[in-house]
Amino acid sequence: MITKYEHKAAVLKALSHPARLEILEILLMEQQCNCDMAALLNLEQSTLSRHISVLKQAGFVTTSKQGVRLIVQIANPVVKQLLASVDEAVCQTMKSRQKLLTEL
Amino acid sequence: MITKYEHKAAVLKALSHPARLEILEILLMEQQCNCDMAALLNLEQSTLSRHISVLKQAGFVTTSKQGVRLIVQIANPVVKQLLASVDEAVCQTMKSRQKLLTEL
DNA sequence: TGCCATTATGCAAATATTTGCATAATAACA
DNA sequence: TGTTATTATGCAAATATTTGCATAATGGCA
Repeated sequence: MITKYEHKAAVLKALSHPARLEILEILLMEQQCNCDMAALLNLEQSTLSRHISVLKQAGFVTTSKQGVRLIVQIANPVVKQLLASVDEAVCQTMKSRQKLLTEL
Repeated sequence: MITKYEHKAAVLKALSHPARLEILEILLMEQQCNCDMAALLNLEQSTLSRHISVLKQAGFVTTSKQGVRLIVQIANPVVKQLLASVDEAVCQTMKSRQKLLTEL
């Protein structure tokens, strides 16, 4: 039996990789073909393929085929919200730290 | 030079562990002493100590000493918001998937 | 059919994470 | 001082993640 914590942790783990965060940011601008992203991101083809697979598994993106090409897009508007919350949290957290440091 | 993606990924990685998510959820209710949480979570003392260290490093919690005891608390209100966004995203993502499945 | 472009995957190496045990460090207190 | 409670950390084993290479699989097109 998988707990809710394990489930959430798995979703977050899918998000916790620089390349996958960059992929999502690109996708927030427009849907992309896998092969275009490989050039944008300067990633090995197989590496990109696996990252997209992880994002798909976690429910962040959906894919469809146009011929031989794989079209990838953000699965859900809440993904954008989540990423915005992450930005906000990271930003605030850094500010708090800065404050602590200057208070020493 | 660390990129913004690496930085965000590191923060998210700190969040992507079931025990650490559970620790944060407990802390959202009230600040806790390390030793009380060990009992609550049924974790080895050293394991809990390291999880708290990871959360602290990432900026999610702050700690203070009361005598020999370590008091741990949520560092910042945005942590709560972030966790709420995660819940929301996980929930919506599951709904979307369910919808896709029933549409088959 | 044969060829090319694109994507997926088996495999192995490198790296990172998680854990528990043992033990050190610290502070309270008799 | 000696004892106890609490927390931190060195270490090693187990496990998981990431990556690139090679190759398979797929679909378009001459």
